[in-house]
Amino acid sequence: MKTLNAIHHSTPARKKQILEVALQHFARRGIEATAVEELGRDAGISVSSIYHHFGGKDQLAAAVYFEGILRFQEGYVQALEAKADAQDGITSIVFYHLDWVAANPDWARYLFDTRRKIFAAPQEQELEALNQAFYARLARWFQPHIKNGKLRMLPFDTFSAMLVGPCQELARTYLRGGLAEDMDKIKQATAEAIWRALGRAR
Amino acid sequence: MKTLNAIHHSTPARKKQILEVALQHFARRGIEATAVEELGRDAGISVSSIYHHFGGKDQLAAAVYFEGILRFQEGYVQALEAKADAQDGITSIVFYHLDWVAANPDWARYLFDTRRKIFAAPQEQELEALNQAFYARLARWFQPHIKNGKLRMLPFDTFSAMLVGPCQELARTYLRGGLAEDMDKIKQATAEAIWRALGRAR
Amino acid sequence: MKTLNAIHHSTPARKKQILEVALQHFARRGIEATAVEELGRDAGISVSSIYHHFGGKDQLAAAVYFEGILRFQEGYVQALEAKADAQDGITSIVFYHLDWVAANPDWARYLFDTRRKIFAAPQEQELEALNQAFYARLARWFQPHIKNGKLRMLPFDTFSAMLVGPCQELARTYLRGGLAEDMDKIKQATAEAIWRALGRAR
Amino acid sequence: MKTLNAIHHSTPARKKQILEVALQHFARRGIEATAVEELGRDAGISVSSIYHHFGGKDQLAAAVYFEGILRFQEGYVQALEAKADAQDGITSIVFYHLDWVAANPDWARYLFDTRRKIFAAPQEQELEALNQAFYARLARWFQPHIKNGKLRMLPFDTFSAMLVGPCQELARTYLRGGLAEDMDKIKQATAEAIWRALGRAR
DNA sequence: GATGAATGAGCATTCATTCAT
DNA sequence: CATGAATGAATGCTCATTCAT
Repeated sequence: MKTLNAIHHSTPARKKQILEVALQHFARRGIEATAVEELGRDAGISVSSIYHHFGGKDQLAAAVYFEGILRFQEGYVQALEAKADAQDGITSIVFYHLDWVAANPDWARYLFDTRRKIFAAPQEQELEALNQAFYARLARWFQPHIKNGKLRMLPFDTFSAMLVGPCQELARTYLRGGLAEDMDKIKQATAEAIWRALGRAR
Repeated sequence: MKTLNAIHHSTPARKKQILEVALQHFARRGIEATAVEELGRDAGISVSSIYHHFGGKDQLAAAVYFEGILRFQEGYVQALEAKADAQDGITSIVFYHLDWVAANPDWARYLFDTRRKIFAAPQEQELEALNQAFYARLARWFQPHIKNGKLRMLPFDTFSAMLVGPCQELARTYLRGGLAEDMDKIKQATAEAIWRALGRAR
Repeated sequence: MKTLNAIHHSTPARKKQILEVALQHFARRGIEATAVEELGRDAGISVSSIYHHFGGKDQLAAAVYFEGILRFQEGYVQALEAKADAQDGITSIVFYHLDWVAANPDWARYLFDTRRKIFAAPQEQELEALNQAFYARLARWFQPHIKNGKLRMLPFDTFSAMLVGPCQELARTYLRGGLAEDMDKIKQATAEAIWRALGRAR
Repeated sequence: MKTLNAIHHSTPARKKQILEVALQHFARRGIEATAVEELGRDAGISVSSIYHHFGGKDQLAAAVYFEGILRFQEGYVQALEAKADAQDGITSIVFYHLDWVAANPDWARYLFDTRRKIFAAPQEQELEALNQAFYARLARWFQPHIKNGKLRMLPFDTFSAMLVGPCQELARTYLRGGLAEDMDKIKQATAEAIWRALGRAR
C-alpha cells in the first residue's frame, strides 16, 4: 500500500495543510461559521483526522492563532532591531506592519478579528507568555532611545497605542478595501505622523 | 418609520427591551453564540415576538448596531463642534471617545468587534450613508483648520487613522482590563500625542 | 391550515406517542443503542420536537421510566390491598407481578434492565420519593400481619428480597423465553413457596 | 488454546491486564459507554493491541463475561458440593452467592447487568454450554435430596428462582448501597427463608 | 400583537475498526 | 507483537425560522 501512502502527506505536512486551510476559512468566514467538515474536505483529510491531530475546533483555532502571532511578532521584532536610529526603527515597524497585512491578508483578518475569543485557560497562558516576551523585547529596543531623549516618555499604553493603533486602523480599512489613496503614500505619511507623536526633533 | 411607530404606538418599550437584552448578549458572547431564544427568555418575550418586531436575528443585530453607531457618532460630533480651536477639538474627541467606551462598555465591545459581519446589502447601504454623513460633518469642522494651517495636510486615511486608531487600541486594552495606568493620565497623554501628530505648533 | 393540523395529534397525544415509541425502542435495543432520530421517525415527529417536549434523550428515558414505575406500582399496591388475608395478599402480588410482566413485556424489560443508569440528581430524588411512598404503603399492609403472627418477622431486606426476587428472576427467564413449564403452574408454585418462606401456618 | 498460549508464551500478563481494566470500566460505566481507547489508556496498551488480542470490543466484553461466569459458577458448585445435607447445601450457596458479590462487586455488577446483551451467535452457544454444564452439576446434587424428600418437588423454574432470585435481589440492593441491615444477619435470615420455601422439615 | 409548537438543516464530536510500518 | 495514524458512520443536540391560533 505504499501507493496509497504516497497520496497522503507525511504527518507534519498534513498538520501544516490543515492549518493552512483552517486559516483561510476562519479568516474569511469566521471560526463559528466554518464547519470542521469543510476544513476536512478542502484539506483532503477526514474530519476525524483533524480531531486526531488537533483535538477539536477550538484547539485548532488556537493553534492557527499562535502560528500567526508568532509569524507576525517575529518579523516585527526583526524589523525593529534591524535599525539603530529611533525614527528609522519606528518607520521600519510601521512599514512592516502594513506590509505584512497587505502580504498576509488572511492572517491579518484572523489575528485582528479573533483576538479575545474562545481562548480558554491553557492557551490563554501560553499567549500571555508569548506577548510578555514580545513586549519585553520591544522594550529593550525602545528604552535606550527614551533614556537618551530621542523618544518621548509617555505612559506605556499611550506609547503602545500610538504605535500600533493607527496601523491597525489602516489595516482594517485596507482589508475592507476602503483605502482612499495609495498605500505607499499612506505608509510614509503615517510613519511620519507617528514619529511626530512619539519622537523628539533630532 | 417614525410615523408608523407613532400611529401604532406599538409597544416601543418592548422593542427597546429587546434591543437592550440583545446588546448585552451580542456584546458579551457574540452574535453567533447568542441564541434568539436566550434573548426571548431574558427579555421576558416570546421568540416569535422578536421575529415579529425585528424580522430575524441578523436584522436585530443590525438594529442594535445602528442604534449604537448613532449614539456614538452623535456625541462625537457634538464633542467636536463644541470647540472652535483645533487642539481643543482634537482633545475633546479623544476624551469623548475614551469616556464613551468606559461608560458604555457593552456598546463599545459590540460596535468595535462586530463591524464587518453579517451586514447584508440593505443595512450595508444605510450604514454607508450614516458614515458618509458622519465623515462629512467631521470634515466640515476639520477643513478650515487644515486650510489655515492649524492642522497638517495628510492623506485622509492617515489623518483618520491617527485620530481614531490610538483610541480604539486603548479602548480594546481597556475593555480587556489591561490598562497599565490611570485612564485620566492616559487620556491626556494620548490627546497630546495625537495633537503632536496632526497639529501644528500654535 | 386546519388540514395540516388534523394530521398532527394534539399536544398531549403527541407526548404520549413519543413515550410509547421510546419505550419500545429503549426496551428492545437499549437506551444507548437507540438513536433519537429513530424515535422521531417511528413517532412521525421531528427530532427537534422531541427535544422541545422532553429536553433530551436522558430526560425522555427518565420520563419513560417514571411512567412505567408508576403503572407497575399502582397495580401492585391495589393487588395487595384488595386482599385481607396474609397468604391471599402474597399470592395476589406474586400473580400480579408475573401477570404484569407477561402483559407488558416491554415495560418489564425496560424497568428491570435500566434501573441504575443515567438518572442524575433531579430524577433520582423524585424516584426516591416514589419508592418511599410505595414501600410505605406496602408496609402499612404487611405490618398488621406481622404483628399478629401471620407473617414472619424478618429483616426488611430479606422479606423484600423473598417477595420480589423470585418474581424478578422468573420474569427475566420468561422474557428471555426460557421458561421450561407452564406459567400458570409456575405462578401457583412460586406463590406457595414464597408463602412458605414468609408466612406462618394458618 | 492452552497449547498456543504455551508456545507463544504470549504476554498472558498483557491480556490479563486488559481484562482487568475492561472489567472495571464495563462494570462501572457500562460496555457501550466505555471507549476502547479508555481501556488502552488505562491498561497502558495501544488500542490496536487490544484488537490484536481480542478482536474487538464485543469479543472483549464476552471474554470478560465468560471469565466472570466461570469464576462465579466454579465456587458456587464447590460451595454446594462441599455439603451433604440438604439445608446445609442451600445455606452454603446462599452464603457463597452473597459473599462473592460482596467480594467482587465489579464482577457482580457486570455479570448481573450485562446478561442478555450483545452476545452474538458464537459466544451465545458457548455460554449456553457453560450454563448447561452448570445446571447439570447442580441437578446432580439436588436430585437425590428431592427424591428422598428432603427438598420439595417444584417446577424447575420456581425452584431455581427461589434459590437465586432473593440473592440476586439482595445483591442488587447491596451494590446500590441500600441494605438496611447487617449483611450477616440478612444472609442467615435469607438462607433460612429459602430453606423454608424449598426444604421439608427434617 | 403575542405565542407555543414544530421543524429542517446543520454541526461538533465520538468511536470502533483498519492498516502500514 | 505493537502502534500511530486515518477514517466512515453515527449521533445527540442546537437553532433560526415559520405558522396556526
